Amino acid sequence: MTGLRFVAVKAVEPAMLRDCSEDDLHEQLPGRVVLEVTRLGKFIVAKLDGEGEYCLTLHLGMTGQILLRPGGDLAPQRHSRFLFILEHVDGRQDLMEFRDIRKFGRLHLTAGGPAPRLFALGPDAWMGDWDAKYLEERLRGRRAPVKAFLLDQSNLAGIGNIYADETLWWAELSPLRECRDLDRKEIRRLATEIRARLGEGVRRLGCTLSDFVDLQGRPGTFQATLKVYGRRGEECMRCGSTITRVLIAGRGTSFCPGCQH
DNA sequence: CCCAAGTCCTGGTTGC
DNA sequence: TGCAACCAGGACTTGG
Repeated sequence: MTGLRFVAVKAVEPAMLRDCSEDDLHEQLPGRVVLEVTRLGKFIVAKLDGEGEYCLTLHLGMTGQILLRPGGDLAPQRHSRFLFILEHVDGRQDLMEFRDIRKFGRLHLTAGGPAPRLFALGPDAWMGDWDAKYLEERLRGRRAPVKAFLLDQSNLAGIGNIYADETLWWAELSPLRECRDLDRKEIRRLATEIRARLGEGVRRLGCTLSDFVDLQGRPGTFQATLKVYGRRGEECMRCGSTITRVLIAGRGTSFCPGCQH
């Protein structure tokens, strides 16, 4: 998106807007050029040129997708939530579509910097500046299960349900363990595996269980590496025990009771 | 009927 | 006892 100019925008599902009105979006976005695109956790932030330090912030929720195709118009398709026409320096135009089956995605337009939500996030789980010491401080005293800790974006930003379960399998930790009971060695394993699993996910261009695709519509391949997620009732690849499933923090949680302690 | 890639809000609990 | 901080669970939404 960097260097492209917003020409037009259509809010098919304005209820997914945050921090601005539909009118703000139509009045402020067209004409602005994307200066740079950054990311913190699951939020994508496009910094815009012109007056007011405007930022367009995206969150894909569970089933959101950003798709890019040449040309096109603002005619919505099934599950189109926002449509944008973007212009290259040479005048060529692309259509950027924010699709989302379940409408859990969000689009923020803010003046004076990124959406306020971003300031409540912890450091980026994959690329951020944090270490085992940081985890140790954040885990201290908490009674919540470590799985809930991983999903809480104010600790580390970017870990979702699949990566949380996979991380815990690799770290040989039960998702039910209380945060305050983890020792130094276990916290070190956790820190290592968080970065390793997310790194593998990025290298494999994401996890496609049913919907996820990249900008050009291609699926990822992280799903081929899954050790516990979605494998309830199957054999653990490390110890042969049966993968079980519990509910933690309202989320389905798969783990191996044989080798995750 | 069950389950699902996420986050926000509410109300109850814990512990300093 | 007071009061944050903490934590679990429901709501939201569409589809397989």
